[in-house]
Amino acid sequence: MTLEQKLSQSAIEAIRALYGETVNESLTQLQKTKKEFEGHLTLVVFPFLKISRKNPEQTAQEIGQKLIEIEPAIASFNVIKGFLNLVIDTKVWIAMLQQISENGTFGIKTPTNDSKLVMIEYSSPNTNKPLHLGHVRNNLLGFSLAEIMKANGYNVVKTNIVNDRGIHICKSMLAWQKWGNGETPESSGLKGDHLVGKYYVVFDKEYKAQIKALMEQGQTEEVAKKNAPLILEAQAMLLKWEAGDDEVVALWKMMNTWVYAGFDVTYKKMGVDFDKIYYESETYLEGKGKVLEGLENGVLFQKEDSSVWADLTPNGLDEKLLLRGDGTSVYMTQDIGTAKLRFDDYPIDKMIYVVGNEQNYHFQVLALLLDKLGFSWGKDLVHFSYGMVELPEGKMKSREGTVVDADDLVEEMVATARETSQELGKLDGCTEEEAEAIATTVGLGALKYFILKVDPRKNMTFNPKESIDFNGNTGPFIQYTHARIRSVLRKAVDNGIAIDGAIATDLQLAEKEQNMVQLVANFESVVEEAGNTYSPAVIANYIYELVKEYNQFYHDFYIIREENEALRHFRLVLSKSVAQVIKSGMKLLGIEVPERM
RNA sequence: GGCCGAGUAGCUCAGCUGGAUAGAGCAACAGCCUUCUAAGCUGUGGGUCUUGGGUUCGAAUCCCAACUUGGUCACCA
Repeated sequence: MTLEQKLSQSAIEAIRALYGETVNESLTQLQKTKKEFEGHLTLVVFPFLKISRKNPEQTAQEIGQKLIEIEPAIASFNVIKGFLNLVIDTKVWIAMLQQISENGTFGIKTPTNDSKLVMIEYSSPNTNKPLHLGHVRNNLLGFSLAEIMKANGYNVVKTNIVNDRGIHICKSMLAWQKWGNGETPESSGLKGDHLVGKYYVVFDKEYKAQIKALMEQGQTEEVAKKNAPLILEAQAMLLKWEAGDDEVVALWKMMNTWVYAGFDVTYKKMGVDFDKIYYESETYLEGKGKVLEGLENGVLFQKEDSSVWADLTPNGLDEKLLLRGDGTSVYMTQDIGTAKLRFDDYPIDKMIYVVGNEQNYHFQVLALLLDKLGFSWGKDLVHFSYGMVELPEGKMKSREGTVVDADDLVEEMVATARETSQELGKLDGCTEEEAEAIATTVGLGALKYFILKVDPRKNMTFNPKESIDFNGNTGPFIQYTHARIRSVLRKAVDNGIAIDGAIATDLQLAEKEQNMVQLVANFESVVEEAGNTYSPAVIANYIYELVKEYNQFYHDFYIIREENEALRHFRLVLSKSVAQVIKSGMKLLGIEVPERM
């Protein structure tokens, strides 16, 4: 039980003793006391005025008196208007820090075999182009979310549904066949996904030229788009693929192999991974059975052309097509099929889809359909819907080559980190390998934190011309603080100062020190909140606040140089605990923290 | 047009389960390294929380409307 919960109970008790009424826990709002007032936690008494029938000041005084009597954790209190500021006994903070420092996994719950199973789908790339900044946001959010759910005691399966079939894949294939001259990753030195992406762009360029030519011959744009020879060829190729044509399938396999090799490199670099990968080429036929089953059960209905539909008008939505007249699947059908396979493979309690907000409607419909078709978790599926990453000039478009490439971006960030380190002369004593490892950690940390600190729902703009900052509210600032603390701890050990052992319980602590313990202790509830709201940003903002406070503390107080040994010990333990929480918290964001930088 | 988001400092964003004088960072300016890492710390300036109503002891936060902006409304995925 956290201190807040404990005090909340005490407040309820105090009110019952004073006014004979048991108030709901939701009314006892305890908030952190504002910096300009004395105290650690503040009880807002306005909600109790009806019960006390007294003015705010009197009510607060009475509750404060009562609390002092019944709650030993409270040392004193003061009242300002309707706010009852509670001062927590220093011994409570010391005991709390002692406990935290002895718990190597403070704030992190460990899943057991009985824990609920959460499956998180993220990444889900198309195999016709390399990953770009939009994917980076998806991957970082998905990975972080998985870490956060684990830390909340869930078993987590990370999954990726690779979109490896469809007309867009055929476009790259066709262009390569026509204009590739047998180019391979080996022959060109290009990363596989980049090579394939290059031909996706080639296709689009040639296709546009054909459309333009047809329009000059008098066709409307709409007609020209349908009649361009290239698109007709691509469609023919898709039909061949679906018919299992040897040549097309061989080409498809070869090019997909290139892409996967490229993706693997990018995933590894970003530090994300998956427990189970599904391929759409293997799942896209699966949904059909489930849909036909639904048709038999009368959940779905058939139209005259024998296409199958779901009627969602009772739910305030439209009718939704699930099987075409010719019996082939659409996107929704595939998602139903994938869901079926997943449910066969795992006892899923909760499913989280990390997919952009342009698909909000799709997932609203999917939830309803899965529920109708009998998936227990269907109705409660979570669409973790995040906003677009836009450039200053607007949306990124792969086909037009106006994208920020994931590999390039990571490379740039690492390079910047390297330069900054050199300029500051921080790594002079390090080997080449160590310096490079630190540059990678810091560069990636800057990128990941930059993306994860903002509310996922919001669109974000990224200006490639202004590089991501390394000062202020950034990943490197947090990493730096961690390195700084570790450095102090190393020095302590070097000087033969023990960091383990009990903290003296009769210390006088400065307000700043008490506040630091309070802030560190909050980590536990922050992790819970992040899990409940699926929000890496909550973690990021908390760590930033912690680190900012710590740097002020570091600046204003001696640690190793403190002459009072008991106090020095307290500060060392505090520092160690801050470092530990930084490390745990950053891990939830998928960000590593270095020992030195 | 229907439905779903978002609008807070010059810029990027916190705060949003209603609570005290709305907070950070960046950018600008002024300070702080012979002592634990200056990727740090301190200070100055910068706000009609889009607008208008409503609920409330109290609204950036909740409700309604308008405006701006993004998405979506395919037998594409």
